[in-house]
Amino acid sequence: MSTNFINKGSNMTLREYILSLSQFYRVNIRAAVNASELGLNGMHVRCLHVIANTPDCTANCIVKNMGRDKAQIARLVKEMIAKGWLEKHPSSEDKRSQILSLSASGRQLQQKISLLEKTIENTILTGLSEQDVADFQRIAGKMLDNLSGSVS
Amino acid sequence: MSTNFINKGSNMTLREYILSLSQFYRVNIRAAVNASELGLNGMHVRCLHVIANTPDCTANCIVKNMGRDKAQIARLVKEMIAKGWLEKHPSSEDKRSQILSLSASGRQLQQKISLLEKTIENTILTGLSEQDVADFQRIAGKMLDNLSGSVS
DNA sequence: GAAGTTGGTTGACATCGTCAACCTTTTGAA
DNA sequence: TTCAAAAGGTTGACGATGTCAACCAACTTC
Repeated sequence: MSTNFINKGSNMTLREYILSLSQFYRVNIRAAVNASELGLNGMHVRCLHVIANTPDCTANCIVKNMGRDKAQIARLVKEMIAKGWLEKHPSSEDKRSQILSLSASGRQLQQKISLLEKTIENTILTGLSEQDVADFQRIAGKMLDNLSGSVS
Repeated sequence: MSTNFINKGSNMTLREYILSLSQFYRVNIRAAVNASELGLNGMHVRCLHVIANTPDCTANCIVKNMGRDKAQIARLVKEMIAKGWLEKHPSSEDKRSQILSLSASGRQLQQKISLLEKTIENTILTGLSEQDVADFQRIAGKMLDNLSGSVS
């Protein structure tokens, strides 16, 4: 236990790096999004991401991607449609499903979010070389493979 | 936007690596803790960590470390004291504060958690060299410094 | 010494998450 | 081909979690 006692800089555990990095990232993006007064919360942002990046996106795609309960996603999607950010169209593949896409205003939102994220990414990358970034991605990718049981 | 379209392996964005890694970590540790039937939720685990690693730990230390509301922490601490995991003693520095520490059963819990975390860490590290790990820590540390405004 | 700030407690309520029930559609086994 | 099981999505109900406010005692600052 005493080896974890000193919580400063280079004696942080791997766990702490992983969790701190994401926490700080989230704190920064939340502050940026709130400061932009876009009226978005974290779930909105994540959902916009999934839909923007998933061809023929259904509610079930979002459920799987975000690892969330289908009830929650149904409500989220319903809210975002009501706000005019999303549109839905019948799926030709499956009558139970609707294909979700970003509306024009949803796309504008997504672009604003991307700019904010790019700003934070630039902050994160300050002082790091391209090799550092490539190494980080390679190592983090391996870690992810390991954590997801190499099924990724 | 289309450069973020392909979400497979080496074309993931930095954001995605950071958030995915922590999400998978959390999914894994939650499953392990639940499987161990310790009766702990995520906040319990985090609180045990903070107290185990903070000399003369007060509620306020936990608030600052976890970035949470003092009302929430007060309730959490009260609950954990009621469960017998924590003990409190008057602070000699400040009569408003109590010094929190792990009880014997709290320490047992913390040790069980550490074992689970070590198991997951070993999973994460499979196939990575010591140099990889050192690089990851160096790079992640730099990223954290960048994100926390170099005040860390 | 007085005013302002801080540590902690509790009330009240908002927000978020989960489970269940349900209906329609699809899938796959017999 | 038929039908039971599974799946996609919706909504009800309620539990879990988080936030803001009010308050009091203790501490700090001027």
